[in-house]
Amino acid sequence: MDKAALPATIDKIASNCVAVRLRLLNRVVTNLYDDALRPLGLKVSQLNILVVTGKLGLARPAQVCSLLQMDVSTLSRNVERMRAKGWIEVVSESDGRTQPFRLTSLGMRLIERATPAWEEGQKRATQLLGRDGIVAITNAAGKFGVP
Amino acid sequence: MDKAALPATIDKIASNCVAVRLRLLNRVVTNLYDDALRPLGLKVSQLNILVVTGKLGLARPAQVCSLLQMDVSTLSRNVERMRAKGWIEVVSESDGRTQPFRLTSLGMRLIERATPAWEEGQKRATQLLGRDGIVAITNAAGKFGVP
DNA sequence: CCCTTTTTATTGCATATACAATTAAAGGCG
DNA sequence: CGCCTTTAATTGTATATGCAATAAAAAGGG
Repeated sequence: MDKAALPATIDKIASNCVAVRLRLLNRVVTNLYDDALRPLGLKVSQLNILVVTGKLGLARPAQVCSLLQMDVSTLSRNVERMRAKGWIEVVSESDGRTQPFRLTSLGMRLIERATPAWEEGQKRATQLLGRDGIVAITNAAGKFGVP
Repeated sequence: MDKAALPATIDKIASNCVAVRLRLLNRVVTNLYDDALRPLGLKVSQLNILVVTGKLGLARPAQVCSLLQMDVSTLSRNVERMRAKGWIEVVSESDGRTQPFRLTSLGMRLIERATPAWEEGQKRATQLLGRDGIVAITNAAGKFGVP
């Protein structure tokens, strides 16, 4: 590439990069929810997993990771943290390879207590992204099976 | 809250949460770019900072963090890693509080070499989000000064 | 000029994230 | 049954992220 072309290349990336924008919004929106959830000692990343777990009843790690498009090693550590806090419990199953888990009573109550804070974060995120933004990300996430 | 209301609460969050969807897309899209950039030993998070640095010429940490809506401590560590790799260099200035930095020749060449991989990630991210998705996230990110 | 406040960055700590390597169990096949 | 492959999860390592506490320099106000 010509030396003089670097500023043009930089402009092209800076002006168009989807990752820059999506990652920026991810930081901002994550902080909106985390700020609201902070008094509960809960982060939105964890609330997401708790909700999926509650939805499944008995959750297998590989299944949760498929739903959330998350690496299994990421979930593994998160499950351990939430298990240590008593929000979920690991259950034995016939297939010894899986370590399925489910919500504890404490975990269920936490979701209930967290709902107002979630509403607050949800309200601010909706204002930020607008109706069109919500529709767009819902459509895109829908390609991965998120309803 | 009524005990029987928990499933309804879980459904409400699972079916509507902006954070679940945006964070999922962030993981997927980040991986698209990171996969393409991997042969260069570069991550999209770092390419973002390199491009902003190139755009600014001489970049002050607080300024970069304002542009990217990123905590200064996050940037601090990232700058150190990229400085160690020789992609950026820290410059002295009259105001001893700031540690401004700029691209090195190596950093400039890296951006040039990374452009095809960025194009590949950009193409896949665009396919995933669609025209409406790109417009929506561009509009939302525009609220933070991203052009 | 000194003292206080503000600005700016770094460091300690915790969580989130993913790739590579490993471990462990189940399935399939002879 | 024993071997090989496949599947599932964890562990080692590295980067990304942000809050709280700290350090250091500049700005401002007497």
